[in-house]
Amino acid sequence: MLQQNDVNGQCGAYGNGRDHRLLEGIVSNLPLFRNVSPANVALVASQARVEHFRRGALIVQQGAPLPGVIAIAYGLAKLVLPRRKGDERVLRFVGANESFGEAAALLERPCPVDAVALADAMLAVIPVRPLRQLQERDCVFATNLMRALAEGLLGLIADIDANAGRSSTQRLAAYLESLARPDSGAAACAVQLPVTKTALAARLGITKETMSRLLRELKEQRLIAMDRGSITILDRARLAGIAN
Amino acid sequence: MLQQNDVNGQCGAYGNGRDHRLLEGIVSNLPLFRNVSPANVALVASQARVEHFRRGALIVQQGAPLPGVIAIAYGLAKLVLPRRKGDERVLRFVGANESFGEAAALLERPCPVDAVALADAMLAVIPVRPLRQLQERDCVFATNLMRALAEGLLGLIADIDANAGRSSTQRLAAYLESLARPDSGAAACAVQLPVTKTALAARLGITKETMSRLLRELKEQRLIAMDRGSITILDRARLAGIAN
DNA sequence: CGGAATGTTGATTATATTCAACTGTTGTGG
DNA sequence: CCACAACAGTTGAATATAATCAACATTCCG
Repeated sequence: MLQQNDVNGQCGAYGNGRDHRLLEGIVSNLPLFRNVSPANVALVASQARVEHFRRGALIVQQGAPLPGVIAIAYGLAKLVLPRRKGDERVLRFVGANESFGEAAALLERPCPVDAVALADAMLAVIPVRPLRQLQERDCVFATNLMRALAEGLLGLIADIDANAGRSSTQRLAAYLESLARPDSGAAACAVQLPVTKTALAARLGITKETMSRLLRELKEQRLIAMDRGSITILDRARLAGIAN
Repeated sequence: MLQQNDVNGQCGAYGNGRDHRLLEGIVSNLPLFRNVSPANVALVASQARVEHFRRGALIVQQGAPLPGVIAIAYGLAKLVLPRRKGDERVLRFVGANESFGEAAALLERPCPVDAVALADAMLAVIPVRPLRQLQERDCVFATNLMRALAEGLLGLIADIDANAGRSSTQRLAAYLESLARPDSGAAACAVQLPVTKTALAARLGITKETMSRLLRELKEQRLIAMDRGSITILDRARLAGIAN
């Protein structure tokens, strides 16, 4: 592979920036750096770099070394477990001001997932070394890091819980229900799917064909209405009932 | 519930010990406390307590508060996601000198799983407070804790990877293959199932009926031989081939 | 020994996948 | 700006996979 396009090689197509202000802004907005002193943020940011990826581009490949924690400034990415025949399972969507790769980077293990840009994205690569050092010096940061890892772990367990032993209809209903504004009572409520139906299907562990059929069923039962990527939840209570 | 039998209530049936030597021994053998000074181990151990559980007993219930990290001194436990109708999905088996509950305890979140003793077991309950304090003072411990969380996270991802898009035959073959001694080449190799076939089925996300049929198939293909809980791998290469 | 837990087997069925063909949408370069 | 290619979504028919139900055999423990 002559031309490196992922996060391990410098991709020259875009500026591989060292804009300090920019990097400080990105880093300081991460949950990981909440309440960390500006000086420490600046120190870490000074060793980070910016990268740009076009929609569809591979950010990291499963099994490749992870140069550091990846933080998304804008855009959207998916973390996927590739299966054979182009099939894939989406573990998580990562959006602006979120980061991924903490566990693998800190343990210096190969990246367990493919990361793919779902839209043009800008992200920061924060090398492990300064993170390790900061973790040893700054108790606040160390705690943030622990929280992030622990929350990731509980999140994955919740995910497995949601998938195991529930039918695909239940998973879909649960997902749609979770999209509704928490405040909106049982009333009708329009929601936007954050990604394509195909990507959502992969997230829910079903094929796009099955997803299409299930949505049609829900529509026929007057539980939802559909118009492109915009879905209106008509009967939240009954939807939650199906989700079980 | 009058009589508390889980880790949140003192179960009087057994001695609720404060044997300092015992607790120090248990704690110091945990990966979490590797290279932590004896003084710090003693400090933490002094605030822990010992509990005994009979085979089949519920150690913690899903949704219940977790008083601290649970460390197993001897015996075996399973962490399960209960499904309706007595059905369940096993996330992990936890044996002697292993611990669980770090993430939920540190974040003070309800326990995401049921923990059930698979054999008579002795365990230590290590309250969160001293762990937090030690994490702030002792950099070695903080790092151990991070490692444990990060490894747990990567382990779960590997687990999802192994389950997603692989047939149950492949999962079973992969599991059996993983039981074989790493050193034993392609030679036949007798292995012991660490738990009952039913529990193993729940671990692999299949029913005990399916498990029985799959094992029979493997037997008929001369890939394995069976005698009680003892299984002999006859053709490791071909088994690995099936696991794909 | 007796009873509970564990494991086996067959018949039937639910659930979602696969394959294939087709429609609609979007973004790009001529 | 339009044509066209690539992508996203829909639909139907046939199929695979493992679950469920039910009955029975075996093993383990007290």
